Amino acid sequence: MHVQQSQALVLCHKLLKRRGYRITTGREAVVSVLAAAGMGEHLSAEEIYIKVHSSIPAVGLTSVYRTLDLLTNLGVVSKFDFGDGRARYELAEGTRGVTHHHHLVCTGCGTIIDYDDFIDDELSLIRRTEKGLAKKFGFKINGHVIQFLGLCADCNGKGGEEPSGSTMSQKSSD
Amino acid sequence: MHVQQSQALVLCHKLLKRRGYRITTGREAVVSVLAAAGMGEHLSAEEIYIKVHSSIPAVGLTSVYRTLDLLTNLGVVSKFDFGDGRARYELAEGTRGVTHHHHLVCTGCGTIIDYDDFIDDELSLIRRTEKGLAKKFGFKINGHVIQFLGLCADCNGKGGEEPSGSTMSQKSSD
DNA sequence: TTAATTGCAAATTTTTTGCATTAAT
DNA sequence: ATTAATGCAAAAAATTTGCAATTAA
Repeated sequence: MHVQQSQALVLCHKLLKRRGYRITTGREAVVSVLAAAGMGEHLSAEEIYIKVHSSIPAVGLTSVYRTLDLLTNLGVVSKFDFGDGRARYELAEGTRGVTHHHHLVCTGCGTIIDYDDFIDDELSLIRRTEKGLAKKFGFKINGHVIQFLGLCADCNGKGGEEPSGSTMSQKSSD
Repeated sequence: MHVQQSQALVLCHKLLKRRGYRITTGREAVVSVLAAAGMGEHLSAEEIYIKVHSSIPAVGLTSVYRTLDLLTNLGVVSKFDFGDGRARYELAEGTRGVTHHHHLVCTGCGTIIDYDDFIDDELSLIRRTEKGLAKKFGFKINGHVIQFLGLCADCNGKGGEEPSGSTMSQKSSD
């Protein structure tokens, strides 16, 4: 339960050092929060800030942003964008255990489901595609984003694609 | 060269009417711009606004946002988020021809490449996965986002993962 | 006519930046 | 002792909202 967390902690620690970055309280706190987060939690910068700040009040939001940016650039953190205005962060796959999952996003209410039921098939395809893309476009590929977008069961009842009658119901833009 | 454009135009026109929305100059202009855009252009709201505004100065940025939002909700426009702060919009697949493609994003310089070389394999997998997800989670799936993230050939030269020597080079966070 | 749609300006929200101070090495 | 890293406040950037005026139906 704690093994992976400290694993990630140590990994980041080492990486920062090796790259000449300083190990600061704030950086360690951010990594800790990310490592402690459940593997389905996609924390926004502010959410991370609140957690970090609550245990170490001296750490400000700006630093959280800067740390997340740094860690993302170093490849140990993944940044996601689900279409609502804020970015989400997570320890990258590989930084902790075998946390491989993809996302199912409800465009109605914003719910995000992490699924890992179908990724076995996906993974082999992804590897093949990555290889092909790397070769064709000269990219060094570090990750991928796979999201399926749709309406969850709850949201689905409210606004269908075709009107049954001619209710002329105006659907608000959000 | 123009067939698909008017196709999309007519399609949107019909859809709006059917759903009880009014056909306005601004909405038509937005659709036109989207339809005229090359299938690899991922236009931001402001870029769309500039194009729309230049031909019809009476249309403002706010309306462009509102129209894009509406069209996205109606499913004829796809909204993408590549991780830089702004959203990108495109006519949805199916709204024009068979524009099926996925994205290869350089996290270094922001370059986005649309590839469609490997999607034949991807598509069958996607369909299978969609079906599985729909069943398991009760979602009505409307689309997907598939992005591979990495460094393009240009950006790759600058900051490797492992330092060869011990140059202690500080890599800026952007 | 009449209610949806719009534009403008102001407000929100998220993220970034400048700079003096602090703290890791 | 150096100088990277930080916090704070202000700036910037993207998107949203209130409201009176406009315009498609």
